[in-house]
Amino acid sequence: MIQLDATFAALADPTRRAILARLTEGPASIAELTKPFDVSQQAISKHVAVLDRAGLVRKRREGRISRCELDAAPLESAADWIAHYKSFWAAKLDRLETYLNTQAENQDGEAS
Amino acid sequence: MIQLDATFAALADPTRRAILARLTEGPASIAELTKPFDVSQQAISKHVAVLDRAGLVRKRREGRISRCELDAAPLESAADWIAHYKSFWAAKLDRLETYLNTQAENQDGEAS
DNA sequence: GAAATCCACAACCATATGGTTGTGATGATT
DNA sequence: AATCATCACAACCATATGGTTGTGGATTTC
Repeated sequence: MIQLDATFAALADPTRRAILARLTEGPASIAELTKPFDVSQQAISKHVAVLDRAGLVRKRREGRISRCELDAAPLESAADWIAHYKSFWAAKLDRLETYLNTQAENQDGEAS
Repeated sequence: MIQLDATFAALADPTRRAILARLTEGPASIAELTKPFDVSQQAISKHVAVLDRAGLVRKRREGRISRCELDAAPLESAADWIAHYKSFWAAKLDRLETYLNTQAENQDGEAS
């Protein structure tokens, strides 16, 4: 799905993840979002545009400032997708356990 | 975190997600992974290399073939990161509900 | 009205990405 | 020994990405 592409791609950048983290504390302007970083306002503006296109941020012009607000909804599909694989990192531990048990049984008076 | 960067970046490509989906059915060679797609073997080899670098696939040379196996472990950190935002898409619904309730109260005996 | 603030458009640059083709190494098959 | 199958390295191409600077349009603010 194209939506997942955009979501994961948006999350792949640490600056963008930091922007999202900041927005969990409430809406912010581009200028406010720029402050913590050592990059230009334009760079942050581009990052926010990426997040906006991915649907993770809603940007609204209020007079001279751009009010950026978090919208975590697209993360739900991403989480759903990842959740499908949950059993596989659990299963890995299961297999390890089974293997160890097998080893224990095999060594119970018998060599393999 | 660099690990998250690699994980999310790896997941941002639909071909790579399809490869991971295929690997949930068990290990596969590069040739097997290539079959379903309309791209070259080299392209898939590159994709698998990306997944390997991200730690999502373990590739092992067995004679002439490369045995590729899923390792879903890095997805756990990704899921954890996303989970932090879970409350924010719930909160959004809460706010909507609150808003609707407020509207209902205001419109108590008044039409809109 | 003038000045300052906030923002995004455009052009540019370096590098990364996803794909191709060509090719050669290495392992299996006959 | 010869051939086939499997894979990855290299070079290349087009496009995307993340950053910069320059600039100009709006909107406050003085």
